[in-house]
Amino acid sequence: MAEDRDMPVIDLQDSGKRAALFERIRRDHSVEIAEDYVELIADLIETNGEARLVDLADLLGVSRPTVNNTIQRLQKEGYVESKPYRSIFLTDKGRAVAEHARQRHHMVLDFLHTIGVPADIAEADAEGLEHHLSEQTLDCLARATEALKKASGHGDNQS
Amino acid sequence: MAEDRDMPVIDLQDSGKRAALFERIRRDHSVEIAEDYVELIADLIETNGEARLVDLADLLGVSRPTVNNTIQRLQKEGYVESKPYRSIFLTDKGRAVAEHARQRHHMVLDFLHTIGVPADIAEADAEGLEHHLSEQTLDCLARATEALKKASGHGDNQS
DNA sequence: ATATAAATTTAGCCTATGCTAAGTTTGCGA
DNA sequence: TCGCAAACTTAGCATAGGCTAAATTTATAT
Repeated sequence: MAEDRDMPVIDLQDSGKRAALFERIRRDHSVEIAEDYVELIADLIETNGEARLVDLADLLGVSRPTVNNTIQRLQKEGYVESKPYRSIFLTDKGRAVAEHARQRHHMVLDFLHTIGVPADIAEADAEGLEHHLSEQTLDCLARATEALKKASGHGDNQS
Repeated sequence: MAEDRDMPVIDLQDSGKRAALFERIRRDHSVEIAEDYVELIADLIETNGEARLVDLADLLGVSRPTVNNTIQRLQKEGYVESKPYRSIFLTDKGRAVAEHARQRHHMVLDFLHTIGVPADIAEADAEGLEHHLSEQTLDCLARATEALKKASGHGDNQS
Protein backbone atom coordinates (compact mmCIF):
# COMPACT_ATOMS: atom_id res chain seq x y z
CA MET A 1 0.00 0.00 0.00
CA ALA A 2 2.92 2.29 -0.53
CA GLU A 3 1.63 4.04 -3.60
CA ASP A 4 2.23 7.64 -4.27
CA ARG A 5 -0.80 8.00 -2.04
CA ASP A 6 -0.91 11.66 -1.37
CA MET A 7 2.04 13.83 -2.10
CA PRO A 8 0.29 16.91 -0.90
CA VAL A 9 3.52 18.83 -1.09
CA ILE A 10 2.25 22.19 -0.17
CA ASP A 11 4.31 25.06 -1.46
CA LEU A 12 4.05 27.44 1.39
CA GLN A 13 6.23 29.51 -0.90
CA ASP A 14 3.64 30.37 -3.46
CA SER A 15 0.37 29.95 -1.67
CA GLY A 16 -1.14 32.43 -4.09
CA LYS A 17 -1.91 29.80 -6.68
CA ARG A 18 -3.79 27.62 -4.29
CA ALA A 19 -5.54 30.58 -2.75
CA ALA A 20 -6.85 31.54 -6.18
CA LEU A 21 -8.63 28.20 -6.45
CA PHE A 22 -10.52 28.78 -3.25
CA GLU A 23 -11.29 32.30 -4.28
CA ARG A 24 -12.96 30.94 -7.36
CA ILE A 25 -15.03 28.59 -5.23
CA ARG A 26 -16.21 31.43 -3.05
CA ARG A 27 -17.03 33.54 -6.08
CA ASP A 28 -18.91 30.64 -7.65
CA HIS A 29 -21.17 30.38 -4.65
CA SER A 30 -22.76 33.72 -5.23
CA VAL A 31 -23.34 32.84 -8.88
CA GLU A 32 -24.79 29.45 -8.07
CA ILE A 33 -27.94 30.73 -6.50
CA ALA A 34 -28.44 33.20 -9.29
CA GLU A 35 -28.24 30.34 -11.76
CA ASP A 36 -30.68 28.18 -9.85
CA TYR A 37 -33.20 30.97 -9.61
CA VAL A 38 -32.84 32.08 -13.19
CA GLU A 39 -33.07 28.53 -14.52
CA LEU A 40 -36.22 27.93 -12.52
CA ILE A 41 -37.75 31.22 -13.57
CA ALA A 42 -37.15 30.31 -17.21
CA ASP A 43 -38.81 26.94 -16.68
CA LEU A 44 -41.79 28.48 -14.95
CA ILE A 45 -42.29 31.05 -17.67
CA GLU A 46 -42.22 28.31 -20.29
CA THR A 47 -44.60 26.00 -18.54
CA ASN A 48 -46.87 28.42 -16.69
CA GLY A 49 -46.60 31.53 -18.76
CA GLU A 50 -45.30 33.42 -15.76
CA ALA A 51 -43.02 33.08 -12.77
CA ARG A 52 -44.69 33.85 -9.48
CA LEU A 53 -42.81 34.34 -6.28
CA VAL A 54 -44.95 31.81 -4.49
CA ASP A 55 -44.12 29.07 -6.99
CA LEU A 56 -40.42 29.79 -6.78
CA ALA A 57 -40.58 29.57 -3.02
CA ASP A 58 -42.37 26.21 -3.15
CA LEU A 59 -40.02 24.76 -5.75
CA LEU A 60 -36.88 25.99 -4.05
CA GLY A 61 -38.12 24.98 -0.64
CA VAL A 62 -37.53 28.37 0.96
CA SER A 63 -39.84 30.98 2.40
CA ARG A 64 -41.47 33.70 0.35
CA PRO A 65 -39.54 36.53 1.98
CA THR A 66 -36.32 34.74 1.19
CA VAL A 67 -37.25 34.54 -2.47
CA ASN A 68 -38.25 38.16 -2.35
CA ASN A 69 -34.85 39.16 -0.98
CA THR A 70 -32.98 37.16 -3.54
CA ILE A 71 -35.10 38.40 -6.42
CA GLN A 72 -34.28 41.93 -5.37
CA ARG A 73 -30.60 41.13 -5.38
CA LEU A 74 -30.91 39.49 -8.79
CA GLN A 75 -32.72 42.56 -10.02
CA LYS A 76 -29.92 44.79 -8.78
CA GLU A 77 -27.46 42.53 -10.56
CA GLY A 78 -29.43 42.70 -13.78
CA TYR A 79 -30.68 39.12 -14.12
CA VAL A 80 -34.40 39.70 -13.60
CA GLU A 81 -36.98 42.42 -13.75
CA SER A 82 -40.13 42.76 -11.74
CA LYS A 83 -42.40 45.48 -10.53
CA PRO A 84 -43.83 45.36 -7.02
CA TYR A 85 -46.55 42.74 -6.59
CA ARG A 86 -46.12 41.53 -10.17
CA SER A 87 -44.56 38.38 -11.52
CA ILE A 88 -40.91 38.01 -12.42
CA PHE A 89 -39.27 38.34 -15.82
CA LEU A 90 -35.80 37.58 -17.10
CA THR A 91 -33.59 40.20 -18.67
CA ASP A 92 -31.53 39.29 -21.72
CA LYS A 93 -28.65 38.64 -19.38
CA GLY A 94 -30.88 36.41 -17.27
CA ARG A 95 -32.14 34.50 -20.27
CA ALA A 96 -28.58 33.90 -21.45
CA VAL A 97 -27.58 32.58 -18.04
CA ALA A 98 -30.65 30.34 -17.93
CA GLU A 99 -29.95 28.88 -21.34
CA HIS A 100 -26.35 28.24 -20.46
CA ALA A 101 -27.28 26.66 -17.16
CA ARG A 102 -29.82 24.45 -18.85
CA GLN A 103 -27.31 23.21 -21.39
CA ARG A 104 -24.86 22.34 -18.68
CA HIS A 105 -27.57 20.66 -16.67
CA HIS A 106 -28.51 18.46 -19.62
CA MET A 107 -24.93 17.60 -20.36
CA VAL A 108 -24.12 16.64 -16.80
CA LEU A 109 -27.28 14.59 -16.57
CA ASP A 110 -26.55 12.85 -19.84
CA PHE A 111 -23.08 12.01 -18.62
CA LEU A 112 -24.26 10.70 -15.27
CA HIS A 113 -26.87 8.53 -16.94
CA THR A 114 -24.27 7.24 -19.35
CA ILE A 115 -21.92 6.12 -16.59
CA GLY A 116 -24.81 4.33 -14.93
CA VAL A 117 -25.88 6.61 -12.09
CA PRO A 118 -29.53 5.98 -11.14
CA ALA A 119 -31.86 8.69 -12.34
CA ASP A 120 -32.81 10.17 -8.99
CA ILE A 121 -29.25 10.29 -7.75
CA ALA A 122 -28.13 11.78 -11.06
CA GLU A 123 -30.72 14.54 -10.67
CA ALA A 124 -29.51 15.36 -7.21
CA ASP A 125 -25.81 15.30 -8.03
CA ALA A 126 -26.25 17.26 -11.25
CA GLU A 127 -27.79 20.08 -9.27
CA GLY A 128 -24.58 20.42 -7.31
CA LEU A 129 -22.08 19.69 -10.07
CA GLU A 130 -23.38 21.82 -12.88
CA HIS A 131 -22.16 25.05 -11.35
CA HIS A 132 -18.55 23.99 -11.09
CA LEU A 133 -17.61 23.05 -14.62
CA SER A 134 -15.42 25.21 -16.77
CA GLU A 135 -16.09 25.41 -20.49
CA GLN A 136 -13.11 23.24 -21.28
CA THR A 137 -14.13 20.55 -18.85
CA LEU A 138 -17.62 20.70 -20.30
CA ASP A 139 -16.19 20.07 -23.76
CA CYS A 140 -14.12 17.16 -22.56
CA LEU A 141 -17.12 15.78 -20.72
CA ALA A 142 -19.23 15.85 -23.85
CA ARG A 143 -16.57 13.98 -25.79
CA ALA A 144 -16.15 11.45 -22.99
CA THR A 145 -19.89 10.87 -22.89
CA GLU A 146 -19.91 10.14 -26.59
CA ALA A 147 -16.95 7.81 -26.28
CA LEU A 148 -18.60 5.91 -23.45
CA LYS A 149 -21.88 5.62 -25.31
CA LYS A 150 -20.10 4.17 -28.30
CA ALA A 151 -17.98 1.86 -26.19
CA SER A 152 -20.85 0.45 -24.16
CA GLY A 153 -23.29 0.10 -26.99
CA HIS A 154 -20.91 -1.05 -29.70
CA GLY A 155 -22.79 -4.28 -30.25
CA ASP A 156 -26.27 -3.03 -29.58
CA ASN A 157 -27.19 0.07 -27.74
CA GLN A 158 -30.24 -0.02 -25.62
CA SER A 159 -32.22 3.17 -25.14
CA MET B 1 -30.07 18.70 -33.20
CA ALA B 2 -33.74 18.76 -32.50
CA GLU B 3 -33.45 16.54 -29.51
CA ASP B 4 -35.76 16.56 -26.57
CA ARG B 5 -33.99 19.80 -25.73
CA ASP B 6 -35.66 20.98 -22.58
CA MET B 7 -38.88 19.53 -21.32
CA PRO B 8 -38.69 21.35 -18.03
CA VAL B 9 -42.19 20.22 -17.14
CA ILE B 10 -42.38 21.50 -13.64
CA ASP B 11 -44.75 19.66 -11.36
CA LEU B 12 -46.12 22.46 -9.33
CA GLN B 13 -48.06 19.62 -7.77
CA ASP B 14 -45.26 18.00 -5.92
CA SER B 15 -42.67 20.68 -5.52
CA GLY B 16 -41.41 18.86 -2.47
CA LYS B 17 -39.15 16.59 -4.47
CA ARG B 18 -37.46 19.42 -6.27
CA ALA B 19 -37.19 21.44 -3.09
CA ALA B 20 -35.32 18.59 -1.45
CA LEU B 21 -32.60 18.82 -4.09
CA PHE B 22 -31.96 22.46 -3.32
CA GLU B 23 -32.05 21.75 0.36
CA ARG B 24 -29.22 19.30 -0.16
CA ILE B 25 -27.25 21.95 -2.02
CA ARG B 26 -27.63 24.39 0.81
CA ARG B 27 -26.64 21.78 3.34
CA ASP B 28 -23.62 20.81 1.25
CA HIS B 29 -22.35 24.36 1.35
CA SER B 30 -21.74 24.34 5.05
CA VAL B 31 -19.92 21.02 4.75
CA GLU B 32 -17.80 22.19 1.84
CA ILE B 33 -15.77 24.65 3.81
CA ALA B 34 -15.27 22.16 6.59
CA GLU B 35 -13.88 19.70 4.05
CA ASP B 36 -11.56 22.24 2.50
CA TYR B 37 -10.16 23.26 5.86
CA VAL B 38 -9.81 19.76 7.16
CA GLU B 39 -8.13 18.51 3.98
CA LEU B 40 -5.69 21.39 4.09
CA ILE B 41 -4.98 20.90 7.77
CA ALA B 42 -4.19 17.24 7.11
CA ASP B 43 -1.83 18.22 4.30
CA LEU B 44 -0.08 20.79 6.44
CA ILE B 45 0.39 18.40 9.32
CA GLU B 46 1.89 15.84 6.97
CA THR B 47 4.27 18.19 5.24
CA ASN B 48 5.08 20.68 7.98
CA GLY B 49 4.48 18.66 11.10
CA GLU B 50 1.86 21.16 12.22
CA ALA B 51 -0.97 23.29 10.94
CA ARG B 52 -0.65 26.95 11.79
CA LEU B 53 -3.43 29.42 11.42
CA VAL B 54 -1.24 31.75 9.44
CA ASP B 55 -0.44 29.09 6.83
CA LEU B 56 -4.09 28.16 6.46
CA ALA B 57 -4.95 31.80 5.93
CA ASP B 58 -2.30 32.18 3.24
CA LEU B 59 -3.24 28.97 1.45
CA LEU B 60 -6.95 29.65 1.57
CA GLY B 61 -6.50 33.28 0.60
CA VAL B 62 -8.50 34.66 3.51
CA SER B 63 -7.59 36.76 6.51
CA ARG B 64 -6.34 35.34 9.76
CA PRO B 65 -9.40 36.32 11.77
CA THR B 66 -11.59 34.57 9.22
CA VAL B 67 -9.63 31.37 9.67
CA ASN B 68 -9.85 31.82 13.39
CA ASN B 69 -13.64 32.11 13.22
CA THR B 70 -13.99 29.06 11.07
CA ILE B 71 -11.60 26.98 13.14
CA GLN B 72 -13.69 27.77 16.17
CA ARG B 73 -16.80 26.63 14.37
CA LEU B 74 -15.04 23.46 13.25
CA GLN B 75 -13.96 22.87 16.80
CA LYS B 76 -17.51 23.22 18.03
CA GLU B 77 -18.59 20.76 15.35
CA GLY B 78 -15.91 18.30 16.39
CA TYR B 79 -13.62 18.32 13.36
CA VAL B 80 -10.56 19.94 14.91
CA GLU B 81 -8.97 20.61 18.24
CA SER B 82 -6.76 23.48 19.27
CA LYS B 83 -5.84 25.33 22.40
CA PRO B 84 -5.55 29.10 22.31
CA TYR B 85 -2.43 30.34 20.51
CA ARG B 86 -1.41 26.81 19.58
CA SER B 87 -1.51 24.98 16.31
CA ILE B 88 -4.46 23.03 15.01
CA PHE B 89 -5.06 19.28 15.19
CA LEU B 90 -7.63 17.01 13.65
CA THR B 91 -9.98 14.86 15.68
CA ASP B 92 -10.70 11.31 14.55
CA LYS B 93 -13.81 12.67 12.86
CA GLY B 94 -11.72 15.33 11.15
CA ARG B 95 -9.14 12.83 10.00
CA ALA B 96 -11.85 10.62 8.53
CA VAL B 97 -13.34 13.53 6.63
CA ALA B 98 -9.91 14.56 5.37
CA GLU B 99 -9.12 11.08 4.13
CA HIS B 100 -12.46 10.81 2.39
CA ALA B 101 -12.09 14.22 0.81
CA ARG B 102 -8.63 13.37 -0.39
CA GLN B 103 -9.80 10.16 -2.02
CA ARG B 104 -12.55 11.99 -3.84
CA HIS B 105 -10.13 14.70 -4.87
CA HIS B 106 -7.77 12.14 -6.39
CA MET B 107 -10.57 10.36 -8.14
CA VAL B 108 -12.02 13.49 -9.67
CA LEU B 109 -8.60 14.64 -10.74
CA ASP B 110 -7.81 11.27 -12.27
CA PHE B 111 -11.07 11.38 -14.18
CA LEU B 112 -10.55 14.91 -15.43
CA HIS B 113 -7.04 14.09 -16.59
CA THR B 114 -8.33 10.99 -18.31
CA ILE B 115 -10.91 12.90 -20.33
CA GLY B 116 -8.23 15.36 -21.38
CA VAL B 117 -8.74 18.39 -19.19
CA PRO B 118 -5.50 20.38 -18.86
CA ALA B 119 -3.86 19.97 -15.47
CA ASP B 120 -4.38 23.47 -14.13
CA ILE B 121 -8.02 23.59 -15.16
CA ALA B 122 -8.54 20.13 -13.74
CA GLU B 123 -7.12 21.30 -10.40
CA ALA B 124 -9.45 24.25 -10.32
CA ASP B 125 -12.57 22.36 -11.34
CA ALA B 126 -11.85 19.44 -9.02
CA GLU B 127 -11.85 21.84 -6.11
CA GLY B 128 -15.46 22.73 -6.90
CA LEU B 129 -16.71 19.34 -8.03
CA GLU B 130 -15.37 17.07 -5.33
CA HIS B 131 -17.90 18.19 -2.75
CA HIS B 132 -20.94 17.34 -4.82
CA LEU B 133 -20.49 13.68 -5.61
CA SER B 134 -22.54 10.99 -3.94
CA GLU B 135 -20.92 7.64 -3.19
CA GLN B 136 -22.75 5.99 -6.03
CA THR B 137 -21.70 8.57 -8.54
CA LEU B 138 -18.15 8.24 -7.27
CA ASP B 139 -18.29 4.50 -7.92
CA CYS B 140 -19.63 5.00 -11.40
CA LEU B 141 -17.02 7.64 -12.06
CA ALA B 142 -14.23 5.29 -11.06
CA ARG B 143 -15.55 2.62 -13.42
CA ALA B 144 -15.96 5.12 -16.23
CA THR B 145 -12.40 6.33 -15.75
CA GLU B 146 -11.12 2.79 -16.04
CA ALA B 147 -13.20 2.17 -19.13
CA LEU B 148 -11.93 5.31 -20.77
CA LYS B 149 -8.34 4.52 -19.94
CA LYS B 150 -8.68 1.09 -21.47
CA ALA B 151 -10.51 2.39 -24.50
CA SER B 152 -7.97 5.07 -25.29
CA GLY B 153 -4.88 2.99 -24.65
CA HIS B 154 -6.04 -0.44 -25.70
CA GLY B 155 -3.64 -0.93 -28.60
CA ASP B 156 -0.73 1.08 -27.35
CA ASN B 157 -1.26 4.72 -27.62
CA GLN B 158 1.34 6.86 -26.08
CA SER B 159 0.39 7.89 -22.61
C1' DA C 1 16.27 39.46 30.50
C1' DT C 2 13.75 41.99 27.89
C1' DA C 3 12.38 44.47 23.77
C1' DT C 4 10.38 43.49 19.64
C1' DA C 5 8.44 40.79 16.03
C1' DA C 6 5.21 37.37 14.78
C1' DA C 7 1.09 34.83 15.62
C1' DT C 8 -3.35 34.63 17.45
C1' DT C 9 -7.52 36.52 19.31
C1' DT C 10 -11.14 40.04 20.09
C1' DA C 11 -14.16 43.66 18.66
C1' DG C 12 -16.90 45.59 15.44
C1' DC C 13 -18.47 45.92 10.89
C1' DC C 14 -20.49 44.14 6.23
C1' DT C 15 -23.18 41.06 2.92
C1' DA C 16 -25.76 36.89 1.70
C1' DT C 17 -29.04 33.72 2.87
C1' DG C 18 -32.21 31.88 5.79
C1' DC C 19 -36.40 32.51 9.10
C1' DT C 20 -41.23 34.28 11.35
C1' DA C 21 -44.56 37.67 12.16
C1' DA C 22 -46.89 41.48 10.76
C1' DG C 23 -48.18 44.71 7.37
C1' DT C 24 -49.85 45.94 2.24
C1' DT C 25 -51.74 45.09 -2.33
C1' DT C 26 -54.16 42.63 -5.58
C1' DG C 27 -57.81 40.31 -7.42
C1' DC C 28 -61.70 37.32 -7.21
C1' DG C 29 -66.35 35.93 -5.79
C1' DA C 30 -70.53 36.83 -3.66
C1' DT D 1 -68.67 46.94 -5.23
C1' DC D 2 -66.56 45.47 -1.65
C1' DG D 3 -64.76 42.14 1.51
C1' DC D 4 -61.59 38.53 2.11
C1' DA D 5 -58.08 35.42 0.81
C1' DA D 6 -54.01 34.93 -1.50
C1' DA D 7 -49.78 37.06 -2.88
C1' DC D 8 -46.32 40.06 -1.93
C1' DT D 9 -43.39 43.22 1.01
C1' DT D 10 -41.39 45.00 5.23
C1' DA D 11 -39.37 44.54 9.71
C1' DG D 12 -36.58 42.30 12.69
C1' DC D 13 -33.79 38.45 13.86
C1' DA D 14 -30.11 34.57 13.24
C1' DT D 15 -25.99 32.30 11.25
C1' DA D 16 -22.05 31.81 8.16
C1' DG D 17 -18.41 33.84 6.16
C1' DG D 18 -15.88 37.73 4.82
C1' DC D 19 -13.10 42.13 6.35
C1' DT D 20 -9.86 45.72 9.21
C1' DA D 21 -8.01 47.50 13.33
C1' DA D 22 -6.66 46.85 17.78
C1' DA D 23 -5.56 43.92 21.63
C1' DT D 24 -3.01 40.01 23.54
C1' DT D 25 0.10 36.17 23.77
C1' DT D 26 4.16 33.66 22.28
C1' DA D 27 8.65 33.30 20.57
C1' DT D 28 12.98 35.15 19.17
C1' DA D 29 17.13 37.72 19.12
C1' DT D 30 20.29 40.72 21.04
